[in-house]
Amino acid sequence: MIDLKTLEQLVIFSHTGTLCETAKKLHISQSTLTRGMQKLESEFGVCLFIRTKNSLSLTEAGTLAAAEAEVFLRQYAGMLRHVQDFDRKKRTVSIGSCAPVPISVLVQRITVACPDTSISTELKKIPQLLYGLEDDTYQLIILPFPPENDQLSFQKLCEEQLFFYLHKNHRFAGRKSLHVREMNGENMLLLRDIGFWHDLVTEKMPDSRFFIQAETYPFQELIANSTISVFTTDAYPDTPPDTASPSLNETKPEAPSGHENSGMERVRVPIADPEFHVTYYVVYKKENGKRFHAFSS
Amino acid sequence: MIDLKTLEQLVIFSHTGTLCETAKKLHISQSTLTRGMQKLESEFGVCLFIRTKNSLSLTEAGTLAAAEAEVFLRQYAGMLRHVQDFDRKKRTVSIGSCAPVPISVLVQRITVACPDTSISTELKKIPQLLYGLEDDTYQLIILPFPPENDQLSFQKLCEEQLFFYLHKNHRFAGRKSLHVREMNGENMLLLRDIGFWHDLVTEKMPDSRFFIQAETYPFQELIANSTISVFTTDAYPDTPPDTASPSLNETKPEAPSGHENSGMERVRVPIADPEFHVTYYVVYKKENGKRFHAFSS
DNA sequence: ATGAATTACGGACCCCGTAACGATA
DNA sequence: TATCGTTACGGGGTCCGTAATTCAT
Repeated sequence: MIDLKTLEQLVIFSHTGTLCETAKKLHISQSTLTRGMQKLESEFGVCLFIRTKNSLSLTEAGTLAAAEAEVFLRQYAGMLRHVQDFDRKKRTVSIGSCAPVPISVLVQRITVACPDTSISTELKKIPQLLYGLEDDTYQLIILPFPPENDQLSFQKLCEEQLFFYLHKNHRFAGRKSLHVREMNGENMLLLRDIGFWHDLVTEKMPDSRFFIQAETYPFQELIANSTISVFTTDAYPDTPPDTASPSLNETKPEAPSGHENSGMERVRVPIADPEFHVTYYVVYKKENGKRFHAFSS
Repeated sequence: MIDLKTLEQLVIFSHTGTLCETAKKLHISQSTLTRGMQKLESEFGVCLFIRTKNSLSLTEAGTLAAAEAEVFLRQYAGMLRHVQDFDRKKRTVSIGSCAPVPISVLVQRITVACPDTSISTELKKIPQLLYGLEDDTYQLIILPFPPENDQLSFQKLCEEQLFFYLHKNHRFAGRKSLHVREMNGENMLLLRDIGFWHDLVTEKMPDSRFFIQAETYPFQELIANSTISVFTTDAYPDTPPDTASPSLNETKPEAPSGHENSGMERVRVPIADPEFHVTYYVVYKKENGKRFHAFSS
């Protein structure tokens, strides 16, 4: 059995032409190369070199052997890469979601079920999610409704209720619930990356203007220091964090961690319309069912 | 760098399923396999096995690795074979000839010029020789005339003069030379494998009957013990071997070594027609000139 | 209790680098 | 004389087999 490193030496030699230069390039001694090439010849059973007293060069067979060795070493690297890529692909899961909140829930579940899994997530509109699932851009997608396609499996993930988060002096602050049409026309502050909620609220409140805020921190500051109305969700605790699930803060410490800093200057008023209470579903191809049903249970 | 034998062990293991059986099949200890598979895992950087306390099996990545290793080992064998085949092809030369005599001459020349060359020879008709040279069935062919195709190189090899070999009581035994037409109609004994001579004599002596003899020994016996006319050539000595080129007997001891055993019961009469004095040419593709011109000088 | 995998230990072998040598330009 | 390739020698590392251990059927 030929040692792969000896083949590599042959390849380098075929490029340099002398053992000395090869030795320098490979940081080994010349004698190692001499012996290696001798061994190579004996293992091929073919005369690969023409030797004069102080020079060494390749025969035609040797040139062929060097060329073959070069592609062989590439095949070796390919084999390694294939296996490694396969392993990495097996251990990573790409998730596409229609909203940020259920991402946290799913990531947490996957993390406890398969701690060595690496996860990548994206927020996309629902049609893109379905396309992405189809072409394996995503292995899992999160939809606010169960899919109709019977090639897909799905599991209920969690629910989310949207609230108006109103200043205590707001005219609706005392209400037990509100319909969106009642707030239509009122300007509101809105976080940018909220997925399908964005489309929903702009559709249901066509006369309102929405001030889009990309960053979480200034968004929180505006809530604390203004009376402008915003949305919030039951996923964000209204009360201090000790009464809420602490794990959410662990897995996504940079996420909006609730509005408790407002010092109770605001109240949450549930939105009565049924579209604002959604149930999220994890959706995946049936062929991957064996791999993913553990994540969703 | 992964050792090829370790990959082989992986392949065998993927077929047997246990280290024990693999060890038996490879005539090595189980501990060697344990260590080998551990090393393999570390070199792939991928978890290839699922281990319980007393069993070992492949993960999906491991199964893939075993499959890839199998094709990789085949590529290794292919590389070896390619180089060896190339070398063997470089060192063997196929010769096609129109007649047996010049084969001896050429083989002898090649043997002294390149002692490690292996040679295969065939007698074929001239059109087949040209086809065979074209499609590389032959690297060298021997023709009784120089080729016209200017894609071909050629070198004069040797000459051959054909004789009638007549019993001393034959009516032409005293002649200094003969034309073939003078012998036309007379029955003759003929060796089978004499190449283009066969076609030539049957064409020039259309009224003769030729008794074909395949074997050399009975042919010699018939010459010694009958008065039937035969052909001979200046390549076969008419006199005892010490006056003739001894090398012919060295290189082709099984060939007809002359008719000297006849005890001078016969005489050689040269055939006067120019077609019966031929000059042989070694012919080869110009692209192989560098390789073959040494043989023909 | 048998068989499987892993680990510890000891020895053989291999492989490498240094150095000396031969030869060439 | 400087450079290149080969060979001799010594040390270190690696690899293997034996044997002991643990666990499961």
